[in-house]
Amino acid sequence: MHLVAQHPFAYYGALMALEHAILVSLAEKSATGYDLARRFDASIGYFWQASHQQIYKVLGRMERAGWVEFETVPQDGRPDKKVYVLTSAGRDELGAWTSKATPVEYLRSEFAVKLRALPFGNATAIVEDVRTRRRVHEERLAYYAESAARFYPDPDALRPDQMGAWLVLRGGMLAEETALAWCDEILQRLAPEETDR
Amino acid sequence: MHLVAQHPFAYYGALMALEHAILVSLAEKSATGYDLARRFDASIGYFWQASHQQIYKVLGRMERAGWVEFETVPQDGRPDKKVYVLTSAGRDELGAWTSKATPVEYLRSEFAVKLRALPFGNATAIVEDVRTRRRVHEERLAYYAESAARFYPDPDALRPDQMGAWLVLRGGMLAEETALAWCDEILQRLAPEETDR
DNA sequence: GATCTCATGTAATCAGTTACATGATTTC
DNA sequence: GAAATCATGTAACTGATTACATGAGATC
Repeated sequence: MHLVAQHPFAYYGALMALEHAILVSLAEKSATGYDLARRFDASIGYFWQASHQQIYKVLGRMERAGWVEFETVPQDGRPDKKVYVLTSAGRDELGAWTSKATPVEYLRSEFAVKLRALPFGNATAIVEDVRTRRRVHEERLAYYAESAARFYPDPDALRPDQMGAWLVLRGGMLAEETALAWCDEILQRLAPEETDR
Repeated sequence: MHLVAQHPFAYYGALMALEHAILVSLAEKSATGYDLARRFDASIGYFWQASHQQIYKVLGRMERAGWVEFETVPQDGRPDKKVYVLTSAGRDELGAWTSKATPVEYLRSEFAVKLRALPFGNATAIVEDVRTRRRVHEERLAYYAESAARFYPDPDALRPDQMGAWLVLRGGMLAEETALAWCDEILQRLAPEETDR
């Protein structure tokens, strides 16, 4: 199953965080740009996405800043790998970053804009859109719940190094539950006759 | 109180939506770029922000596309106003946009990245950050609840044209409640001794 | 024969931010 | 006298997207 985590609320505001996402990922395990791109397709990528193009660009910048180093690993039949490793300067930067408060990001939701367009637009299409979104959030929630059950069967007995990832997963589950609840509220107001599903 | 709505989850992905946010805003009421910027500081701005610079840029683009027109209103002692009005092409575009599904946006949370950095960073600072964020979400929730009580005292007797705005406000409240709940879960795991507040 | 995986990038474009610019009127 | 409000923008920059490029090996 190839799911990408999403949410009814878009925000942005805190830019420049890709560097730090990569630092975290490399702190967990050294990797090539290609590896990172795949990790950003899953795990970390549920809450932070990046294309391989962007990752290569940022890795170059980080290397020039001295946060990472790479070792070229020749391969046969395929292009050489560049395996990136955190430097101590990179580890320092991670420490400094976690010591500063993260600004609470701006909420941004295109869907919310669309809801406000209700009196001026195609109401039936909007209701249909809500139903579609509801299904997507349902799937995602199921996927997160499954991951949680598989990787963290006993949340009260987590190893300290698993705590962060668990809490992130919990955040994703809470967000999806909320998104679902919101869809239900909307449907109840806009299409009350069909209280199905 | 000058609050800007925010959320622990940043997303983005669906770009180019500022045009549609402006279309909705102008459909509600004709306005100058300056007016729009102020509206984006409040109401719609709780869920969609834009600077005046960006708004002027986009208004120019929309005017060239024929979605809006403006009338220059001279004033004394201040610069002339350009009052923008939706054209029928603009109204068509709004209709077309609401007829298409909005892609479910990507979740993006810098704070989630920071949680994953727990084993490699300053854990006490991260806990302090969570407490700060908790307070922010608490304030916002209170602010939304107050707005809801003032503008929509009886949610079961809404006029049809108020429905969209009400549902958006509800989304904001749900999001803030969830953000709060997440902060509490995090604090319970990372600083269980102080189950204060 | 087509598509997928591995592995690296460059180039063009775009939405949005930050900084800069102007100038009268009103409020503290 | 300083700051805020009204009202419009331009310029430089940046994070990120989309499109383009290459090339071998493995799977369908």
